[in-house]
Amino acid sequence: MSLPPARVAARGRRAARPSGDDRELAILATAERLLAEKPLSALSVDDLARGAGISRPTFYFYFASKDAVLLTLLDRVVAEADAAFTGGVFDGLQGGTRENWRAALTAYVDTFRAHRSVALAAASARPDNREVRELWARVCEGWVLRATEVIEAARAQGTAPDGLPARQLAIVLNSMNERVVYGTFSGDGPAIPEDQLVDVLLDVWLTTIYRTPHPA
Amino acid sequence: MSLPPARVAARGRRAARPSGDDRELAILATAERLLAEKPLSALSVDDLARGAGISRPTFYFYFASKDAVLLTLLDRVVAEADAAFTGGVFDGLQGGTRENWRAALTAYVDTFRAHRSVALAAASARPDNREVRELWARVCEGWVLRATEVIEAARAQGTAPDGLPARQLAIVLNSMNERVVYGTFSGDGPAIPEDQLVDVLLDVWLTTIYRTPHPA
DNA sequence: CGATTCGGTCAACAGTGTGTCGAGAGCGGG
DNA sequence: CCCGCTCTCGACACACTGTTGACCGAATCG
Repeated sequence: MSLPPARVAARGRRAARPSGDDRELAILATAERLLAEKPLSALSVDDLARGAGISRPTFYFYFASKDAVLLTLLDRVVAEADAAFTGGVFDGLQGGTRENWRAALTAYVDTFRAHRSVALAAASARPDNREVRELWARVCEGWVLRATEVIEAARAQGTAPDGLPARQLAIVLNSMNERVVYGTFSGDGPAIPEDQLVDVLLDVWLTTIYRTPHPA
Repeated sequence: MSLPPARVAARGRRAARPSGDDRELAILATAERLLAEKPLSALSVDDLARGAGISRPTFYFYFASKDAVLLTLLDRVVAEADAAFTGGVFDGLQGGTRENWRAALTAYVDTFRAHRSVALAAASARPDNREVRELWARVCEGWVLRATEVIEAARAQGTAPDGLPARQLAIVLNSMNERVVYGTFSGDGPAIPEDQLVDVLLDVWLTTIYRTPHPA
């Protein structure tokens, strides 16, 4: 799943000239850097512009708003996460062993870890930003679809017992991942220690799908 | 658990005079009403003030900011949720039957349903608002503690098998609840139909705790 | 019963941020 | 050489926030 329709639409009025491409990259880099220090809401367009060595109006030549920058950043991260997933581990009906699930969860957690500032910012922005919400929803839908397939395949084979409709189980497990990982990396509320994250999640996935933490 | 320390501190400089109490209530009511239409970020202090029939500066006599209003609203909802929980169902080591768990989950979902606008607004505000974050973290910690106790009791009795540390299991299940319920009520992304919410969550709780969806 | 105090109210101000407009600078190509 | 293009920014209009200071009316007290 490569998510071609996700390509950011509100990027800017740029056409094809080379020189100013650097500026665009500079803005993105500045945003990712500053996001590691403060939340997006505490960043002004001016901070982003100055950080990239341009004036505020020039910023608007490249991006329609702060949020558009975040969307572009998120788009990259999502593409990377998707590649990590698709790149081997977990395609189609292949998969379903403990190690397949572990690899998928590890890919998820690692991508989050590698880009926590972007991921955390995206999570904060999502409620107020339709585009971020839709992009994320699309990504989740992809993951849910894939998990649903594997669960159904395991049931057809008799490896997993019947239970909740596969899609519903996939949805709750995915939601759990999202919230638990967010909680661990944002550090508020009761959280799972970062180094045990994958194991804990894996245990719950396996138990609910196969009714035992150590499936065939 | 009654959370006495949660009492909102940033409420206003009011002392004890009667007449102006109505204004405070009017602001809160206006906020809850408007929140059903737009997110908090789209509401100005002026909207709140006009809605309550006062001027903007007067608003500041009662609340330090928009966010303080939300915090007060959330504080009420949380107190209610806590009462629903504590009010019978699920005290101390009592509990652990299917119906106990179901009642607890129903209380959770129903409180959310009854105040969705406040709950959704609080969820959006949490990343940027320390006080909301802390209040919510405190509440979650309470739920996690209680669930942990019940799980440990069941294990001690031999009703539930060993597995993940009880606290970690309680954390992930709680996180799952939060995210799934939020997803269902906010309507973005893949979601569980509202009328099946409790059943689906219950199934996962029981399966992970007792390793079967139909415990003793 | 005038003076004082205090809860409550708001017009006006200062500050910070956003997004836009219009006037250009620099450069390639006809 | 000038046209048109990308790219740049000073200056503006606007929205919203939070504060100040003057003011009103009603209790309270000497």
